[in-house]
Amino acid sequence: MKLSTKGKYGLIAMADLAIAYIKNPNNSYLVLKTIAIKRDISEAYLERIISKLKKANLIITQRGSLGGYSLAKHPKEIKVSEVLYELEGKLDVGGCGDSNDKSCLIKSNCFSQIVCEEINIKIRESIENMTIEDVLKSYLKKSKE
Amino acid sequence: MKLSTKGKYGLIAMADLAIAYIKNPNNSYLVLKTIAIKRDISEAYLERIISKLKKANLIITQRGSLGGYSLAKHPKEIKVSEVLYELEGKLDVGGCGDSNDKSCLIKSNCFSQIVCEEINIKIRESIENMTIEDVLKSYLKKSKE
DNA sequence: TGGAATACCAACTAGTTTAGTTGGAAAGGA
DNA sequence: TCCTTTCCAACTAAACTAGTTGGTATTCCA
Repeated sequence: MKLSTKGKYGLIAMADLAIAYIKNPNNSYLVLKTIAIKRDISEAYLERIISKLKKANLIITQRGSLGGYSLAKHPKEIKVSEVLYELEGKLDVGGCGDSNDKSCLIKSNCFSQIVCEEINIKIRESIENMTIEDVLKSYLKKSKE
Repeated sequence: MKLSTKGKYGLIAMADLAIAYIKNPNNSYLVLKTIAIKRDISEAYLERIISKLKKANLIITQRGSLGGYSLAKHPKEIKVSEVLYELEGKLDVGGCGDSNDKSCLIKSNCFSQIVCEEINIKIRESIENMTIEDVLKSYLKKSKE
């Protein structure tokens, strides 16, 4: 039930990209290595994570020297749920109603399903109403303290 | 991030035990095999799951023939969080503050930590305010429809 | 008192997922 | 042409999941 490193590293990378974006929206390309070293994350692994976010059109890239990664839009236009969905899949506790869940034969009315639905609603509530900008503000505020 | 079968089967077993308990609080022992067959769950696996709930004092048992499992207290006194905690561990998305999380060196102020905390609060909110009786009521209501 | 029924328990296992690593190809600037 | 960067696919060790196997300990009942 834990958030995997994929989701975690993805969020951290988005934060660094968001800081660069706000500083200079027109030219905010960051080199992967910079983020990887700063955050002590395996560069190769982070690259695989960030490429997923590119496919989801949350990030744009430039190749070659002077290349790098940048947010595709303003941090306030990127929901945390979008980032996590791409990296973790649907962020919920699942449930018997899932089409790919063959483990439960009860389907239509399962006790655990009722519990799952309740939890899933709460999770969705929180991450769909949270943008990268929102989290960044808390983050920067905390950093100052 | 999905609820594993452990948590799911555990909740389902608790539901069956709760139904028996409400019917006759004094003698509500259910044989494991009955639940396993009814819910189409491996008996041996379910036994391992249910034994964890016994250790957590949510269930009492009687050995020998005429033996079985019963809730240790009224369903309204058992929180969903207690059941899931025993089977899934702390039900949250984790976070860098976790003492057993060595993957994040940032610790004190991590971007992803802020997101995790927000989600964790919501999850806790839902399962700590939900008793087995509450869920059972929804379950039985749905069954009638 | 012996057997059937039940709970209890630990060791094993196949398959999946996680968290990466390795090794290179393609693109672009100097 | 060389260096820097993104891009991409195949591989891997370790952990976790979802069980299975094979037994032991209790208790009831005929």
